[in-house]
Order: sequence, then structure tokens, then C-alpha cells
Amino acid sequence: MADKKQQTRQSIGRPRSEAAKTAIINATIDLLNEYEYATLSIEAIAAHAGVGKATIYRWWGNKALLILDAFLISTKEQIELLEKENIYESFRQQLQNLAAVFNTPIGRTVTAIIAESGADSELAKTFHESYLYPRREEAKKVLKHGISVGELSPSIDLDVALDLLYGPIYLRVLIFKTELDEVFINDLVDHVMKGIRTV
Amino acid sequence: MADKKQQTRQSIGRPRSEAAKTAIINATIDLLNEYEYATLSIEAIAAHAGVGKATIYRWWGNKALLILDAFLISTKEQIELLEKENIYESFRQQLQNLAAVFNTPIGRTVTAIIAESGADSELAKTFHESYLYPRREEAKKVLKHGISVGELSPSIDLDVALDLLYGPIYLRVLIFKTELDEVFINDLVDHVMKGIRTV
Amino acid sequence: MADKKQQTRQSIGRPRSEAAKTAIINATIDLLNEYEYATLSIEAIAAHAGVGKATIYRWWGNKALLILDAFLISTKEQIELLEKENIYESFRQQLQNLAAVFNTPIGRTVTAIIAESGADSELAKTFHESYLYPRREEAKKVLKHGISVGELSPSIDLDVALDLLYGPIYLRVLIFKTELDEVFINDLVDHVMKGIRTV
Amino acid sequence: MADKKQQTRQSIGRPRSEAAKTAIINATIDLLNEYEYATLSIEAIAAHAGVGKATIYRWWGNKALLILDAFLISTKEQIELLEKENIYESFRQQLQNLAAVFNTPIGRTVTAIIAESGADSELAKTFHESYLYPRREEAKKVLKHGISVGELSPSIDLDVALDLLYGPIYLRVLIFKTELDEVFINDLVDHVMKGIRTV
DNA sequence: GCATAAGCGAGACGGTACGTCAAGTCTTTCC
DNA sequence: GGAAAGACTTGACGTACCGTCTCGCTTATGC
Repeated sequence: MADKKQQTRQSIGRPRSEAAKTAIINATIDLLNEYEYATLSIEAIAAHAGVGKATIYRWWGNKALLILDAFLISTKEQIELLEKENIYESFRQQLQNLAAVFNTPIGRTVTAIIAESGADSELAKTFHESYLYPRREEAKKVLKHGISVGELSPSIDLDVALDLLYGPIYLRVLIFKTELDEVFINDLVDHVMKGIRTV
Repeated sequence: MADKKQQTRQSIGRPRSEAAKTAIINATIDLLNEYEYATLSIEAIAAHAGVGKATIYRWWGNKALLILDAFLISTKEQIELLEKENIYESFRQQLQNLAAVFNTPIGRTVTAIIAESGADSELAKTFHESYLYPRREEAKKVLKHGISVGELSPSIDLDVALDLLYGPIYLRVLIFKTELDEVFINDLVDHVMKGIRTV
Repeated sequence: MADKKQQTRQSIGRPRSEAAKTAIINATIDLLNEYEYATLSIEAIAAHAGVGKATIYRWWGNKALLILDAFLISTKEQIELLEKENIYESFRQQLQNLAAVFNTPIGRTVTAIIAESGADSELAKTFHESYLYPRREEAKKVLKHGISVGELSPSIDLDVALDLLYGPIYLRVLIFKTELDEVFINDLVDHVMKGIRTV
Repeated sequence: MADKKQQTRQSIGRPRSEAAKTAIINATIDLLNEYEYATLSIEAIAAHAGVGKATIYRWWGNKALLILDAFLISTKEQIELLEKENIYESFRQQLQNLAAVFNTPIGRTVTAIIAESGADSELAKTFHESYLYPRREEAKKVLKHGISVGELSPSIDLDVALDLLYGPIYLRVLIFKTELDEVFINDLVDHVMKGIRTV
């Protein structure tokens, strides 16, 4: 079932230091509060984590992959689609959480490097597989549930519906950099629901 | 005494070379097809443009501002909201254009550096004033026209409506990196219209 | 600084360019009190003299030639071999003056660039022709006078004798950077005289 | 200094590469044969030595200090005051060696930058402590020996005597740029000896 | 319990690009 | 029409990091 460290770890030598890994991830997140991606140096992360540069390069191929990993770890349990009593509430909660995540330095940075990267890059693929796809699947389950209970029209395109919900959040937070208040979120969900609800 | 000297005393000394400026902007756009933001060097731009580095730094404070300027110049007349026979067609055309722009290396790069930048940065402010705000105002005029002719509900929030239209484009192109076909654009406009149209 | 271009516009056209030349020479001497040769820029001289850079390059080929010229002009009448009542006093006076000149920033600088330059350089040749040779000839006249009045041995090598007098001054001022007091000068002249005097 | 450091773990991290140091010093000496001080670039030295620029700046603060170091290393055993059978021969040999050293590009360059530098500069101080002072002390021992065996007058000022010997060498080589032949050296030592010898 | 081996912090290495500065040239306007 | 102002190309500066490579350790496994 759980294909974790099933493999017989028989490799000789000193094992990887989890303390170092944690320190590196924390230093990365810390320093992103002060520096933007371009001016954040691996050297600074190593110094701040009390770690040798080589230790970072041993486990992460480059700065972008390290930041992505830090992002994935730090947001692992942060965003979850809580099953609310109804679809409206589910998405309201989810959109609020999403906005919070991408209002964070590391969230903004990860989005920026993903936006800049090519579609076929390891970075984009990892982000898609480890973050985007799982969350979208979860969200789709909510929509499917809505359809099954007759709340939503069975003819809607799930992906389009979700793009309509999430797109404006990315746009406002990352591009327009405006605050997201309750009213906006409500309006947003209202508008989308109006288009996909059963009459 | 010498008040009549006032007339048009325009700056002494050798004037700025427009040829150099054009060469720099073109080199920037050219090289963004080969290099991504992080690996694009000012040195390479200068060499490619046949220009000294100092000439670049004289007119642009940093790489991001240069790229933004190149973007603004290259897209100056590229995107315009053509007055179509109806609102639906207007936005369909506009969204298509927008997708084309952000499918371009410089478009993707500019969005990435804007996303990464802070709300108060000169970069974000310039982008907002020179690009986002003017286009949004144009788009609002279309919506207002739609309201005045009774095609759209007078109670809609213009900004929310436009976020719903544009947000999914940014999301698909920059984050999901999916192709945008006619069907999607049509669906998108349909969905949004359904929410803001007069019954 | 340079009080030129006052009125005196009696004739049509540009005022005399000698004012600019003087301002440049003065600025060069002034700035050598603050900056050493390597960090003294033509740009700073031009700015300080209220002159365009091109005006400097029109008259002097490079920084070294400008400084040499400034040195030659500023020391034109400064060093002269005063005919004293006797040879001893003549050289005592002359050595004192020499030490004063090469204790000056421009004197030290000129010596340094001469020392660094090749024997065949325009710089070294100009310095030799315009400064070293004339002064040495003057000094030789003093020695010859001493011989003619029977005070000095007729068999002495004039050049060796003068090297013995001047060499130690250069050595102390430029290399050892020690103060030259009366006692040293006296000792120096004593020693040399002892070797070249008629018994 | 700290002798007990012998046991303790001495400076961690990768140790300095002696090969790099040697390559840098050699490149410096090599390139001074082609370029003069002003046109010799650190960049060229680094390239010629197959070394990164930072490695040069890590160990030498500036170009002058590097050249001085190269000079000190390259002349470490080159000049020595060989104990000859008599004082005359000792100095004849020593002056010959000195002339050879300062006829070299690096010798001429070092003297030039020392002449240009201020008395209190690190450069002048290092040159004095590492080169001038030790050699002068050696030379003084020769003079003192001459006094103790009754060959030289006990009343002579050692420093003045040595300035008389060395000053003319510097003057001829660096300023007048004349060749030094045996005759001159002999004359020079003769003259000085005549002034300091016991009758 | 000692050898083997990988991981560790530290930091020097060969490099690349930075952003600055000045050199020497060129182009415009003004006097 | 010459001189100022100042933009131009060029190229070195000294700095900051890159990603790699020793060092002298430390920490595990396995013989």
C-alpha cells in the first residue's frame, strides 16, 4: 500500500541528516520574506541554515526545485477542501485558503517561476503533479457530488467551471495585487454558480 | 534681462540615440526566445544590440524594467479592443488576443516578474499604470455600453465581471500551460455572460 | 575656479583658448593633491576646469603627457641654479630646491610615471629634453667653473659627480620617503666634494 | 606565534591552493614584460594564470600589492650581499645585482609605484619592511665590518654612505635610463670610498 | 571494534555576470 | 566655427554567487 521507504535501505555510509533538510527548507522560507527570487542566493540559504552549500546541491538540483519543495512541504496540510454542508460554502472556504497561500512570499515566488518556466520543464511537471492535479481532482469531486445530488447541471465542463473559480483569484493576488475581501469571494462564487447551477 | 532666451532651450549635448534604444529593445525580445529571464544577461543583450552595457543602464535601472519596457513597446498597438457588432464578439476577440500575447516569451516573462514583485514596487506600479489600467478601462467602456443598450444588467460589478473573463486566461496560459482553443474561449464568455446578462 | 569667459567680448567669435589651457593645467595640479595618478581621471579634470573632455584630448594625447606638461609649466622658474659665492653653496641650494620639488604630489607623480615608462617612450624623451638635460647642463657649468678656478680636479667625470649629488635626493624622497634636513644635505655635499676636490 | 595551535584543528575548509598562487605570481611577472603597470589588467593575469579573478582578490588587495609580492618572491634569493674578500668587491657585486634587478620590468614597476605612493601607505610600509630595511641592514654590517678591521673611518654616517652608493643606481636606471657599465660602477664605488676610507 | 563509506560544515576553486567607472570618440547646440 | 555638454562604444574594475572540489570530521553499516 504505502510505498514509502519500503526499500531495504542497506546503503552504507552516513545517512542523510533530516535536521539539515529541515533547516534548509526553513531557511528558504524565512529568507523569501526578505529577498525576492532573483536576489535569494543558495549561499545565503546555506549560511542561514548553518549548512554547507554542497549539502543543498546534493539534494536539490537548483534553486527553483528547492523553493518548489519548500512550498510543497509548507503547504502540505495547509490547503484542504473541507467538506462543507454545501458546495457554495466549500468553494468559499477553498478560495479563501488559496488566496492566503498565494499572498505569501513563497506562494508568489513559486507561481512566478512556474509562469516563467516552459510547459515541459521538470519544474512545471512536478508542480502540476504534486500540487495542481491533486487539488483539482479534489475540487472536481465536490462538483461531481453537486451534480449527483442534483444541485449542479450535469452538462457543465468541470475544468471550465474550476478555471472560472480559481482564475480570478490568481489574477487579483498575483497581477493586480488587490486585497480579497469577503464580498469579492461571494460575488465570484455567485457568478460562477449562476452559470453552472441547475435552474 | 535675458528673458527671451527662454525659448525652447532644449538639452545641450549629444542627444539620445533612438537607434540604440530600438536595437536594445529588439535584442531583448529576440533573446527572450532563447533564454529565460534568469539566464538572460544584460551583457548578452548589449552584445546582441551592438551597444555598450552602460547605454542600457543609463536608460533602464534593471533587467526587469528593460523587459517591461520592451513588452510595453512591442504590444503597444498589438492589443486593442475592437468595437465589434456585439459585446460577445468584442470579448471573444479580446481574449484571443490576450492569450496570444501571454503565449509569447516576453509576455510570459513579464507576467512572471510582475507576479514575483511586491505591490509597491516600481515595476508593479508601472505595469499597472501603463498596461493593466488602460486596458481595463477600455474593457469597462464596452461593458458600460452593453448596460446602456440594455444588453447587460445594470447591477453587475464591472471589475468582478472582467476578472471572470481574464482570470481563466492567465490561469490556463501561465499556470496550467494548456492550449486555448475556440471552444474554451466560447465556453468562458458564455459562462460569464450568463451571469451578467439581462434576463 | 577658472574666472574666464567674463566679459571682454569685444570681437565676434569664441574667446581665446589659452584660458581653457590654463584652467586645465591648474585643475590637474589641484587634483593631484587629492588623487594619485591611477585614480585621477581626465573626466574629473575636465569637470574641475569647467572644460569639455574633448578640449583636453585636443591638446594632450594622454594623461601622462598632460601631467608632465603641468609639471614643466609649474616648475619652469621654480628651480634655478643660483650662482652663489662658491660651489658648495650653489649645490646646497640646488639640492634643497630639488627635494622640495619632488616632495610635491606632481613631482612624485611625474617621477613615478617616468620610472615606469620605457626609455624610448615619448614621455621619457620629452622629460629628458625639457627637464633633465637643461638642468644637468646648467649644473655642469657650475662644475666646469669650479675646475677653471682650480677648485675642482680637472680629471673628474662630470656625470658621475652629478649622479652622486642628485641620486641620494631621489632615493630619499621617492623611495625611503624620509625628511631631508640640513645636516644630510651638508654631509652629502661634503662627501661628494671630498672625492672631486683638488687636494 | 601560537605554538599550541599546532595541535588543534587548524583552519577548516578547503586549504589555499599553492599552485594557484604560484601561477598568479608567474603570470604577473610574465605579463609585465608585455604590458606596463597601467595597462596590465587583473583580468589578464587571471586568464593567463588559468585562475578566477576572485582568487586574486582573495589574497591580494589590489594590483600594486600583487606586483609587490611578485617582486619580493622573485627577488628573494636573487640579491644577496656576498661576503667578498674586501669591501670594495662586496659593494661592486651588490650594485651590479641591484642594477640588474631594477632593469627588469617588475623592478622598474615596483619602484614606480613606490615612488608614487604616500609615505604612510601599506604599500610603502611593506616594501620598506620586507625589502629596503633588511637589505640596508645587511649592507650596514659590511660597513661595520670595514670599520672594525680599520678599513673605514669610524666617524662615517652609515646611511649617508649607503645613499651615496645606491642613489646613483636608482637615478641612472629609472630616471636617466642609461646603461650601467663596469666603469661607472667602479667610479661610483671609488668616489664613495674616497670619502669614507680611513686615510 | 575496526574498516569502509557516505554525509557533514567550511571554504577555496575556476568561472560568469553583475553594475560602475572612465577612456577616448562623436554629435548636437550655443556663443 | 570652436567649445560646452553629454551620449556613445569599449573594456576593466571589484563584487557576488554559481556549482564543484577538497579538507577534516562524524556517523552509520558490516565484516
